[in-house]
Amino acid sequence: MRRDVFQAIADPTRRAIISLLALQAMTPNAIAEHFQSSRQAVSKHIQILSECQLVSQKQTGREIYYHFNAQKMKEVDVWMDQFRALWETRFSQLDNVLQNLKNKQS
Amino acid sequence: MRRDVFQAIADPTRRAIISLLALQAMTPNAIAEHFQSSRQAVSKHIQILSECQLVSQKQTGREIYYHFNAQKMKEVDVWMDQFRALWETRFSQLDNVLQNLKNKQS
DNA sequence: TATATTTGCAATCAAACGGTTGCAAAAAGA
DNA sequence: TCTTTTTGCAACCGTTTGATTGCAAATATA
Repeated sequence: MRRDVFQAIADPTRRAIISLLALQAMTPNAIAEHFQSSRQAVSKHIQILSECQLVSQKQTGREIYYHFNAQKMKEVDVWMDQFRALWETRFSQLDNVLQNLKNKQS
Repeated sequence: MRRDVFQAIADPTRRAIISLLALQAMTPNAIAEHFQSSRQAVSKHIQILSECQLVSQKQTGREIYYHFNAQKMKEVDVWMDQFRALWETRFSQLDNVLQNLKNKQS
């Protein structure tokens, strides 16, 4: 059972849950109201998000508020650092120049 | 069959393939040499990367060179924009201040 | 032309995924 | 106390995933 951030954000429902929790901490029931699938299905998604520490829980009475952990999401950003230079405008333009030179050669 | 960038980068082997191709375009055989699994398994990963346009192919004779498409990866970066403010130092410090105030109250 | 190399496609299989229903535990309210 | 609400856990089920093996097509080489 793989449980990393990349696998967690692969599912569109989980991405939607994350976007919700980034705005405001919420209970499972409140989250589930935003989706068509059952509360248990949503709860399973929350569990997966918990296991990879994208969300943390804070219990108050019988309600559990789930909080988004932005620091964990940063891991994705760090991985993408290796590509960031490739899509920046300056480098893309250089790439075009090189491509044009290559085309003229052949 | 979902075929989006998020699902594509969920698999660690595919992430490794992407990192390889970001440095240099390569043939399936050359890519497969970097992994323990079979050439066909790697080829299937390449196919998935192709379907979501993270890589493009350029055939020369019987060899096919696969190129990384950084623009497509940018889609992940765009999605992460909504969280970026949350992990920036200035906001984290503000968060700490608020947390301290809250702790003093209770 | 005959052989070797490179690649994609099809069939198969165990494991994981995403969903459902049912149920039990704990807290809140009548 | 009895009932309702909120939640997690377990069992189950069809589909998808990631891997394997075998084979055919196309190109390069002897």
